[in-house]
Amino acid sequence: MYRPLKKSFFHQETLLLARNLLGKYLISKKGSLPLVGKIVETEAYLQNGDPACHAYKGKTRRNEVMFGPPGHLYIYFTYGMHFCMNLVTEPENTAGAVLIRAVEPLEGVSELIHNRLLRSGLKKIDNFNIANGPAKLCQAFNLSTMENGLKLSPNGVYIGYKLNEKDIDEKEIGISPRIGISAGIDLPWRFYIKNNPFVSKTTNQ
DNA sequence: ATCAAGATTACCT
DNA sequence: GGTAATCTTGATA
Repeated sequence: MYRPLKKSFFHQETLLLARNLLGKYLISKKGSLPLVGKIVETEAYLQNGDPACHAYKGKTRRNEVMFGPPGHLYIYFTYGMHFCMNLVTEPENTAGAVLIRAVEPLEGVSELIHNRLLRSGLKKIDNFNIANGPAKLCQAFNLSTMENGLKLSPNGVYIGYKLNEKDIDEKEIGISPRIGISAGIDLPWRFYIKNNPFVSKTTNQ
């Protein structure tokens, strides 16, 4: 049903990949049943010329995965309590990543809700509050630094597409500055599906 | 050794 | 609209 995207898909230029990931599917087969969400919001981060990128000042223990080959997960811990998931881009020794900010829950929804309830302490989670933010997404899909550096795999976590499904039309894509950063706020490197109720913020739509 | 910042979220008025 | 929670990381001494 969801075919894994080939390795070459992740060799696209980072900004293009961030845009082309919209409408593709985040799939995790780590648990007993598959968890699937449609990617509706992404952000691009680049080593060169981007002060918001973790790799802007060079390689460190934390960001070294970004300097590795594309098609791996870069997951980091932040604010003392949250994780964010990226896909590594750019050839080896050059750092780049696409942050997955939001997905539309499609399969394994009750499990996704269960995971969110467990980790957020909330009493109730509606469908629009499952994965409409990078840290919420990691809670729902049970992703943490345990998976940092993990290679995408059809048996674990991967990005898929549906056969015969058309790419998102250019007109349906919104572009804006990235959210939650204090440097590089002028760069319009956030991409989202317009009018999709599962994006993290409803502004700029 | 110390310290400020952080690709966020939930809760408050 | 504002801010507490919570702790790893990277920078500076």
